[in-house]
Amino acid sequence: MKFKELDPLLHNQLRLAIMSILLNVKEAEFTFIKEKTGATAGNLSVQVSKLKKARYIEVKKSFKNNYPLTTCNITKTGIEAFEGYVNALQGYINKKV
Amino acid sequence: MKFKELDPLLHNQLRLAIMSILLNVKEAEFTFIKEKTGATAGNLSVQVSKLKKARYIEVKKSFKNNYPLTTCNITKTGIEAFEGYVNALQGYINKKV
DNA sequence: TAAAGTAGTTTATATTATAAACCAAATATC
DNA sequence: GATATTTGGTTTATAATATAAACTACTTTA
Repeated sequence: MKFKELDPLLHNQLRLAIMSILLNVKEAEFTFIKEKTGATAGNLSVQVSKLKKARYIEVKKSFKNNYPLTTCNITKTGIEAFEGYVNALQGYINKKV
Repeated sequence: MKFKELDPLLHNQLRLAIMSILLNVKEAEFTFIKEKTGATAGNLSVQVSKLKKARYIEVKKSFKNNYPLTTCNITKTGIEAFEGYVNALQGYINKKV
């Protein structure tokens, strides 16, 4: 049981960054996440969809100042998955006794 | 400067496991790493090659009991890359204040 | 000497990541 | 009041990556 599986959905730089952001705020706008991560809108859109499909996050679509507004928030499932991922990671990076 | 780049070479489950093992031993045999990681020989061969190409590890080929023997060890470059990777990871996973 | 085992490498395929192209509406410009 | 530009995205085509299957080469056993 040495090396635990690293959830492939979380083991991706951009998706991990998205989750990291959402862990620390109640909710975040698409454009905010885009700025914080430096991702392109296209890439972000795809990765947000994947996290949503897995129910790690929720995505709400509305309008602000007449413009479309996409807001994301992390779910309980997402938080647990993230914690599991971090826990699994420890097995890889905390060996240097 | 929020989210640091995660070295793509290390941000892979199998390669990270290989590096994790090699950090804790002077050297390790191919078959030992194969057992510890549960990887297929083919996959392991490919990933070892990539780490070698980046000079993160060194690969020595010899014979033991008439059979080919491949032995790996981590380099200074590899250790530093690993430490950099772990450091960058902190920025993603240690936000939950 | 044929079959099975050891220790790998090479390569073909499937999956994934990403950027480019696109869409739709709002606003600014001429 | 057309048209160009900006905002806020999505879709899709391509490039990159991961992985297993197939293969190589040699050894041992029966």
